[in-house]
Amino acid sequence: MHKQSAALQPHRRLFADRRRNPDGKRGAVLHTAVCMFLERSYGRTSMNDVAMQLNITKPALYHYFRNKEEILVEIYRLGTDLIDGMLDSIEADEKPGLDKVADFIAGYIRIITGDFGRAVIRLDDGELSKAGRKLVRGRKREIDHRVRALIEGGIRDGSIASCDAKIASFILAGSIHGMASWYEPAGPMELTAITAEYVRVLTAGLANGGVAELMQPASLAFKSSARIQG
Amino acid sequence: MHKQSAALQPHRRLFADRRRNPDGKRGAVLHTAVCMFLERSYGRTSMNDVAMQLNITKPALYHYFRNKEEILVEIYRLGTDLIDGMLDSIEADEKPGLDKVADFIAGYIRIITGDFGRAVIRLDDGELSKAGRKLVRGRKREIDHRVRALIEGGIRDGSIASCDAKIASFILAGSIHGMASWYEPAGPMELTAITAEYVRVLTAGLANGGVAELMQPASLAFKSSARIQG
Amino acid sequence: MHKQSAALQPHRRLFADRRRNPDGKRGAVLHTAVCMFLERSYGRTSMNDVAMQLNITKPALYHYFRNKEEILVEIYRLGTDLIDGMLDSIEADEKPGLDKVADFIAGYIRIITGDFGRAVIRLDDGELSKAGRKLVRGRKREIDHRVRALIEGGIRDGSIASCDAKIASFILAGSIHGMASWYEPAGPMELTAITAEYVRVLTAGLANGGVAELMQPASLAFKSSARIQG
Amino acid sequence: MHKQSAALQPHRRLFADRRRNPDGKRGAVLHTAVCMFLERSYGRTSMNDVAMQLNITKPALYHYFRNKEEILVEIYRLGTDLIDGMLDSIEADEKPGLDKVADFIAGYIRIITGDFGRAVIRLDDGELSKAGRKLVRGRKREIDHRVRALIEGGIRDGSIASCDAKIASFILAGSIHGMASWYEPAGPMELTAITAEYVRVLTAGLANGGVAELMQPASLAFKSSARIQG
DNA sequence: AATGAATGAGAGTTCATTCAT
DNA sequence: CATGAATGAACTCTCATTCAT
Repeated sequence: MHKQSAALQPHRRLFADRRRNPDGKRGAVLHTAVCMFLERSYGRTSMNDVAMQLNITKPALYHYFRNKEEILVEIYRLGTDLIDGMLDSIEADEKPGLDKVADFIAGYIRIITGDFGRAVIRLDDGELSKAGRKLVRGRKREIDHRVRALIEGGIRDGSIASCDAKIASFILAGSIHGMASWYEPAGPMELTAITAEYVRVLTAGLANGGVAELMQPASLAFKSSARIQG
Repeated sequence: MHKQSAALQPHRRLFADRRRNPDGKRGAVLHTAVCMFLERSYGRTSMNDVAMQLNITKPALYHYFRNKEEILVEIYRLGTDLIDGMLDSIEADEKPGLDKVADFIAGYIRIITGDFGRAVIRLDDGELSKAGRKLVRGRKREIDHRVRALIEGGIRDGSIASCDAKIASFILAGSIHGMASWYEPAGPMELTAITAEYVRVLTAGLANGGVAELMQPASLAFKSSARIQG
Repeated sequence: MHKQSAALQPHRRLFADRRRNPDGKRGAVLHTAVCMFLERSYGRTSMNDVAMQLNITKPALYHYFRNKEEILVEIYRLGTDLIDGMLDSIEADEKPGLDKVADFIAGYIRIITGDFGRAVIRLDDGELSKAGRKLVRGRKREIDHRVRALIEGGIRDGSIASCDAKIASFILAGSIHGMASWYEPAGPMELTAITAEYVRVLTAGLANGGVAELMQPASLAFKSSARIQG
Repeated sequence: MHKQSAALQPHRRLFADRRRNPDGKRGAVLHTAVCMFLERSYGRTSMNDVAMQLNITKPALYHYFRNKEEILVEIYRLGTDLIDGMLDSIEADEKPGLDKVADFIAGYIRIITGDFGRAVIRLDDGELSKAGRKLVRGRKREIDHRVRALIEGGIRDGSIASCDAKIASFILAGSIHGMASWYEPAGPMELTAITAEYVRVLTAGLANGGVAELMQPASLAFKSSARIQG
């Protein structure tokens, strides 16, 4: 019904062979599912849709996953694992906080422009059961705290200007999350160029000793916005 | 079954009095619907749910809206109208581009923390039919272009550092869109304080003559991130 | 697919009319369902089967009942209500315990040879959810206790020989429950004759000291039960 | 997932050793199946459940039985064989009919409190195909006729009061069938005491002219049944 | 002899939508 | 106008059974 990217074709062939390769097949289901969930959303993708894409029947999916939710939870798990791994390696580095933030921006963009990373951002965890939602939101919150800690470290070591770390981390993460919606590999701009631009603007916004301190454009801006609001 | 915010109660009264003007009733449906869609998502909110919340019957909804999609489209229309109006007034101002951007940040936050504004960001336009999707995405794209134009103006008048306006507008909008997900009026931080912080960080990131030019942390950061990527 | 007794035909006509008669239709669903559950068992009767029998579609059933289980629970409720009512009137009488037992035998047979009474005995309450099972089994246990109390009363007033009231009530109830399986109105023997035989044998088994032939408790009991039946 | 009686454990060991005779394995399947069918009903016990309980795979079951129904039919066969055997030995005795009835009561209780005997009573033969149902119901009817003949013999030899033998046999069998539902070995009352009570009440109900207390048919009957049990 | 994999058929349930009143 | 009733289509999930190995 819907045409799918050619990247999913290999999965069909995997299932054509009845020989055992359970892990491979499980992975094929996951990858097919995450692509379809991203394209059509979880709720509008039926198990039948996923099965048909893989050239198998619906009940065959239940060999690899207990139910539809388990597929979604597994996708979230893989995606958050990627992010956790990146944060692990950044935290292990010995660097000024601002540099770590720059590394985070680049690493986060790299992950979020991939299928499983994008899923963590774009898929609606409200579709999950209470238990699944708790699990997934816990992992998201943990990531958020680690990003905040990165910024707090930078404030302590002086590389980042004093600010509300919570808000700053929301700005940082939020602006990158946006990419999950608009970025396309086939787009006109190289990913490295995009990343460089993100790093430049966002580190400039956080860095210590910049215009923020000199010009105080914030209060200025906020006064003018007050006129709009009133 | 689902607890609803107290804000929804007045609408029940509106429908209790059948003599009221239909516009009021239509509006009541829209406001009830947008709240429920935000809480539970469009797909998981049935027409029955909306009707029950309003204390009317399901077919009564079909007096005011041809179908479920029309409700969603109308919500998008109201939300994007708010944003358009704000951009109109900003564009009418005679100010440096950076100040306009600051005004936009404040105005956008104000709208997006309201029900209809948040709906534009949070609701999934993939639920719409092809026609509805085209309409809504067109308006979103238009907004995006106007934000980009704001930044380009700032670059031209020298208040904003030379940068890729498209990327910058994505950073700007994306970071604010995040608020649609996490902001709660009952939260610990005043909206004005949050807004000030957003304005400060984001204008600092864009302003001309700041750290970006002095420290070049971007290239530095990006080199180190390259190690991670490899 | 299966031919159904002609008694169910009126229900079809009830639904043919779209005019309101919700209680009548709910009752029609219940009666149709109980007949089919008895014939084919609950588990092998699909909602579709019930709907088709009533000449409506499956989802229409969900106007009257939240789910399949609610139908079954309601059937149990109606059946146990009948039994409770009979026990109420027997307990209100002023009679020797043995006569009350005789009345119970007659009353229980009358109920259990009807559709809803038979359902209480024959349908498998293991099909119910935990909550439903608890409810139904509670009512069954209560009935059992009341029968036991009847026998204990007879032992106290001397009309029934000293015995284990629990076992005696199981024998009493169990022997009558059997009828739910084999009795057919179209059978060769009159229900009154069957009842008389049950009363005679079972009261003889319980009676204190006397010879069945001398005391004639059966006929005596049956006369009094006739009053209840009428 | 479901807790199973400890009695099922040995079967797992049987399958662990693949060298055992197939009869043993077949028997293990049957015993496991009958226990599960009694606990959860035939319809709610899947072949997977049975296989998992035995620690084998589903297709392995199809080595020993053509299909699920064959398991059920075999269970019925084993159960009815037990009853037939008991009736054989009672019919071979030279005794007054009432004593034979007493022996039957004791023997029937003994069988029906075992797994396969209980299955004959409790499992729903409506789950069987037409052919299987015909077979099983034939054997049940045959048993019924033999019980009826026992009573008719007692009427002829004067030990049982004149009555409708068909009804009397239903009362007899029905009251004992009830035990299949409520009896638990771990219950508060000894099986021998329960049996004695059943024999006393039921023979008193059937006995000719005598007073239960004078003739003591219960103790007499129970002594003779002891021979069968041992 | 025995397994992992796969399937066709069908279950209960939900929902947007439309009649008839 | 507004309602109760009804429907067709869809969805998730289960199960007995059978391949291919």
